[in-house]
Amino acid sequence: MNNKPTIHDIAKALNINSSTVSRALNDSPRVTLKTKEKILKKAEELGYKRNVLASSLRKNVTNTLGVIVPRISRHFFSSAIQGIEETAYLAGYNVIICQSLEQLEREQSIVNGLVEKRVDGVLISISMETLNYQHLEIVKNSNIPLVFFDRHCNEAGNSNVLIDDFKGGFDATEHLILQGNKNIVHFSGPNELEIYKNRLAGYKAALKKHNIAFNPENVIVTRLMEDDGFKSMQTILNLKQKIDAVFSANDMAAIGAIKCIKQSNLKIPDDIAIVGFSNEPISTVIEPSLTTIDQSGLEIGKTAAALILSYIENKQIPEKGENIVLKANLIERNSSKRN
Amino acid sequence: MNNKPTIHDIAKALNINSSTVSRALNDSPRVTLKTKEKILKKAEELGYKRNVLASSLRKNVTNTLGVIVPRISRHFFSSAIQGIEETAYLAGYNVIICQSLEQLEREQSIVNGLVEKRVDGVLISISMETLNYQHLEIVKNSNIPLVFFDRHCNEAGNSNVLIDDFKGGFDATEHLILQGNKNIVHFSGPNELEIYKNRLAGYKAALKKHNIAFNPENVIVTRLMEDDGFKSMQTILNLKQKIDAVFSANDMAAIGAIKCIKQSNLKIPDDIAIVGFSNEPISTVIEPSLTTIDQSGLEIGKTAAALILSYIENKQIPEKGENIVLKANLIERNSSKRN
DNA sequence: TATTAAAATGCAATCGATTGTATTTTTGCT
DNA sequence: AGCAAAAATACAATCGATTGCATTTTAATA
Repeated sequence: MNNKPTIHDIAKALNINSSTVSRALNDSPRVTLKTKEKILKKAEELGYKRNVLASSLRKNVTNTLGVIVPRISRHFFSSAIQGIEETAYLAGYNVIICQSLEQLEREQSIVNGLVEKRVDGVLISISMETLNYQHLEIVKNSNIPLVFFDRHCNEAGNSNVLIDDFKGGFDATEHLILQGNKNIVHFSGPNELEIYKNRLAGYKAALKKHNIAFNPENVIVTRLMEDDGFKSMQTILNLKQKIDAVFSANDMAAIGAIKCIKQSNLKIPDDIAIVGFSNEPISTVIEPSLTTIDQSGLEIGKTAAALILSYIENKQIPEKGENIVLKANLIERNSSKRN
Repeated sequence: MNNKPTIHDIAKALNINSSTVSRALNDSPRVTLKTKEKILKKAEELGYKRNVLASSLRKNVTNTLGVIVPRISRHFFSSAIQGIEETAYLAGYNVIICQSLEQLEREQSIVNGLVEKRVDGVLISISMETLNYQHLEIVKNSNIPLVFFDRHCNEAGNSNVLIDDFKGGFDATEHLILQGNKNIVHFSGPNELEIYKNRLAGYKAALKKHNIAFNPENVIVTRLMEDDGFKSMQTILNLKQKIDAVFSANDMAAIGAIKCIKQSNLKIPDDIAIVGFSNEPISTVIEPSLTTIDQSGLEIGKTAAALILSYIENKQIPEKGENIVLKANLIERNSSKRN
């Protein structure tokens, strides 16, 4: 009763060989149309469903991509996953989604599981704890294409799909400067992560261009949760030294900061201007609406999936790795515009 | 080079039989500790990774759940997926995520693919186009446990994990009534979907309890995107008849309505009060903050995963189906509170 | 040191589909 | 009709791990 029919059942019922059934179901030119029809009819009749496990085992191909993200429900990542899934679906691939929850240990175990499942490719956005990349070696050693998106690592030879974090950081900061701000604080994330390094570098470059001295004390490193933004802002407000703007390396922390500022009855952007990073949907809704850097998860996801699919289909992983850098555009909204 | 080592390679290297290797790797009591250690060492040395395909084929178990949602990036669904993944991970299962994009045809093809992949269970939140459930028969016929979450269907015998939509609709509406509103419009979704039917039923019941006549014209059916809410509100504002509140069956449409109202220079909640449904994170950020019904995707996801895992582990699908109804609590915020 | 029970390991079939090669059938031509 | 060439189908090995049963080895007892 639980036993699903196999090609052998179809073959037996029609008194032919299972290899012919297999070929018919795969629409091979080696089988007559008449026989194909007979087989298809019988397959339908028996409620036959191909056993993809057996097929994958034999063909050594699973038509499955493994995707590892820190946390599925984060809007940026769920958008990226959506993009990956859409692209994969159109190419006939499934995606196995796993979340590291920012824990290296989980990431390691997940990577292992995906290799054991023989996925055809792995797309990863690394956790905040991922400071060495040894656990990813096994993917490469297994000849499984590996593509980083957004949160990548600084090793040579990897393929990455990123947005232009440096330019994003630069534009955000320069925008604040052009609005007349001079003392700009930067909320940064764990500085082992390339994306935060690059956003910070952009921030510094913009200051330099406009002859503003870089003050290390103006960089506050946290995990950039909403709460972190709130607390960082509290700290700042308690300082004697006055600041006039914040460039936050993500939107959540920026929103925390906005909430804190509003609570203190200060005006945004008049007292403190804010720019975020990511253009999360929430940034259009908060008041004042948040100036931010647009970073389309959907786009990154689609691009990353297309890239890894090209490696898979060509059965060739480029030796040197490729970098695809998507544009990061400033979106000016009310949290930073002075009149 | 690409050829990964198998248990046979380990066996050959140690001059023992592959069955012993298999047993050792599965920590069977039938193998001596000494032999196990020898095997484990060699496995490590060769970089052996179990081929889960072969294992699954033989054992007829994949340790994989299929999950079908309309759209991954919708906050409610990504939270649900996060919950499913967390619970599945702890039980040693992977999840394959697929999105129907609200299209029946995709849903059908996805279901088929998951059966072919021999997933151990299917969790689904159906698309808005899903009016008949024939394509789900094959899951049941294959003896694969099937659990609906949130967007379920009204067939008997199914297992569902839901929140109490009726009570949610009732509480939302009664709350508006108790705030003094009499002419309350309801934004509803496609009325083939049970969740919207039930929210509507709750709305009606609350009106009845408070002796307010139900006016069919006060129910506006759309797909409840933000844009739909905006347009519905425009239509309403153009009517001669005045309304004083809206209960929207989701938050997105409520937010669209709020944006429209603000644009018309009317006051919320003084001129029009609004209540949404879902408690999306955005609802705390919009101004005024949105009164809504809390519906934790994370909770639903965890519960649904736990339910289906219990079916899988017990190798028994209950004949009659189970309904797990999670509480739906009203969260009062500023969009509805009159002073 | 036999003898036997118990423990450890080996053998071989199996899961279901695929595929290179061999065999049979059909077709076309004279 | 007879024969070669082409087309269709059959055979059997294979992918890698699992597992019931058989065999060998070890340990225990007399």
